[in-house]
Amino acid sequence: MGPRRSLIIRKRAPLRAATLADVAKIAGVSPMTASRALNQAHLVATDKAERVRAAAARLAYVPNRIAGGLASQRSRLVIAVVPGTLNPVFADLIHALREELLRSGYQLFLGLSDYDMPAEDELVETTIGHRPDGIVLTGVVHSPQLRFRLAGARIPVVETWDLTPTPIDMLVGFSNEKVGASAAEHLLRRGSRKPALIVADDHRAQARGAGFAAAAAERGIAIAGRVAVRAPTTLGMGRDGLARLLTADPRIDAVFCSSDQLATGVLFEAAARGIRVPERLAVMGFGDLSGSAHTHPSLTTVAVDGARIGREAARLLLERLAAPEAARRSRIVDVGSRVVARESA
Amino acid sequence: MGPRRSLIIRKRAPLRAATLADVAKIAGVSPMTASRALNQAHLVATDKAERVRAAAARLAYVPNRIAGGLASQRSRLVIAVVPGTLNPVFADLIHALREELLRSGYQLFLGLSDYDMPAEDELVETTIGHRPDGIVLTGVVHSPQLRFRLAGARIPVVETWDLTPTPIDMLVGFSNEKVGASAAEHLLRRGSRKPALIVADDHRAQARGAGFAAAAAERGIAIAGRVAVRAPTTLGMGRDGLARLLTADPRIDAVFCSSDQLATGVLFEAAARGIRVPERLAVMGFGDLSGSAHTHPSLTTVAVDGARIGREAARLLLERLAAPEAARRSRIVDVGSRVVARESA
DNA sequence: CCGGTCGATGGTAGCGCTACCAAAAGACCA
DNA sequence: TGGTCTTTTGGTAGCGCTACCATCGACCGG
Repeated sequence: MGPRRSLIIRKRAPLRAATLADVAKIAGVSPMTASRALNQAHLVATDKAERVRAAAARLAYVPNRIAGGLASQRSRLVIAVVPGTLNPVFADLIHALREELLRSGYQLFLGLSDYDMPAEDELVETTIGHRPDGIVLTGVVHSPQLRFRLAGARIPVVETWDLTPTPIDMLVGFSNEKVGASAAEHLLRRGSRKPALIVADDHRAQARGAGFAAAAAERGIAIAGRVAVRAPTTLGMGRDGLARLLTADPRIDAVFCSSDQLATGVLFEAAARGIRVPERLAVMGFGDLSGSAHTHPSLTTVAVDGARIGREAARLLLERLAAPEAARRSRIVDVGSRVVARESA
Repeated sequence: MGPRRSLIIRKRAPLRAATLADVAKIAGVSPMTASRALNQAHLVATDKAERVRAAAARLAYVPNRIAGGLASQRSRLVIAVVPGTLNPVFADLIHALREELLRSGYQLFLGLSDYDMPAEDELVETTIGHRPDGIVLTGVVHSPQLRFRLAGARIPVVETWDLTPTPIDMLVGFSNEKVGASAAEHLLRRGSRKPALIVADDHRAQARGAGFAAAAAERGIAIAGRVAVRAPTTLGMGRDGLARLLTADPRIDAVFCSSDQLATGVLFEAAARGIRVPERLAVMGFGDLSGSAHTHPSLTTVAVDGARIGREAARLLLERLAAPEAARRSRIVDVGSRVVARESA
């Protein structure tokens, strides 16, 4: 037994939060019964369960999930790792993921990674350290060291928002190359002969840019201008990007941006310069943000069903959690993407 | 001792993640020494520390922070609760908070709350359950039950993004009423006589709207139109909002929106209708989002230094963590807000 | 009226790690 | 060389909770 804190001091201001033992003592039952009353009430006589609940309420008792998780080896917690500055593109994914997990009694926490690798490594380490029942990653993991750690942790992992033939475990995503390719297709079919790119410097945006260039080249069209910007992207970068593209070559007739934020900026810059969109300049983005349908002109973009990714990720995770043994075959889901043709292209 | 798993099976595919005991055994030291080698390397002979590190790397060992936290009663973790759908207004706050905490060796996790109360209660319960070293709340807590729980948990709490005379513990925020009031002041000084409002239905947005109306009334000006929208706000709601305001009263001469997203939507709707901004219609928003300086016309808005809130919140938390005893006086920091006058008003 | 069964309850033994203390091994001095 | 001080190491005892098993009446049919 450790030292008992003086009852006099404890009276008004307990130094430590209440524990299950405190609750049990007040309710006049054993800790075991108190635990059951709170978690599996049907196994306990109703009057005792009631007394336990009352005692818990009186003490402002909140179960220590750290201890519970350690004892039961299940945390009922899923941690999602999302890049950087709360990028709204992921909003639907996270929202749907959270919804589905909640429905099955799992909580979701988010870890924010920077766009740079070392910090991401550290974050994933911490994430594993908390031994969640599942991990959802936004983006696939490239660092071999991290993949090793993640695989060694024996925690179900879902990578999202990208496709790769070799996921660590499970994968729900789409091809960023195809996003770029279908944008190129759309723009060229509408008659563009001098398309330009504004692309952020993260992996996935780069892949979209590469996909665009490849598809254009296949049709004998060269990229007429290219601006690289730093992730995360902003509207201002889009404005500035168009300005720079026009300085380099005023005859470009279309711009594909790696995000809708950039594209919206391009729209504003075009408006400020009196450049008619889409007649003189076609503009496309990626992400189909909540606002993109309501810009003026409304933005043509490549949409991904983020909510579906979230739902599928949750489904894979929950299935695995329900039947861990059935899980050796790795699962890959491609949700695809589609061009949403609106006014700007 | 529990049952030992067959060595034959363990060989290639360990069923459980490696533990500190595994590492210690391989390195040929006691678990205690292994623990020190990993956490306080200076207390251990260099050769042994090296052996431990090598063993850890070989086993893809990631320390179980759940167990460590339980044993040491410190998790080196802060959990921030943010409302709903990754609203970019909070991006700066979260980013700065994370940065500061990281600098001191604390990790940050995010819990997403819905805009509705019951779900928020549950989330805060879970959050407390994980016994973080600190909790940062975006918005003040109103539910008395939750306040009781939070106070009982003996975890340092920082409420943010709002002011109240009675915080649970610490508070860093600004007055949403004043935000509205200074917007009103700005608009009226510029000559508006028929200002209108587009305001979301969450607490804080409501407070901004109320502040606006009160300040206008004080100057003898009545609100000429008012549209309520559901949080979280989007550009589309802004467009739609202006349309509805104009239908009700075409002579309104200014619009104050409870967010920059809404205001940007208003800008687009005005552009689509050929309404000149700010000559015919002045537009103001709130939040000074990263894009707001680059709309066309650029958006006049009320800015809050989100990064400063994050930094102050981190500072308060870290001070408390460093000297828990010195903490009985509760601390309140008001970071204020300011009008950023650009082209739209 | 007794063995068998079942639901309710309690006791025990950890989960994986670290705080704390004791012991051992060097380092150093007279 | 013996003693003192300082490192370095290991053992023990939990952190707060739950899995698991033992126990104990109550209740059943025979």
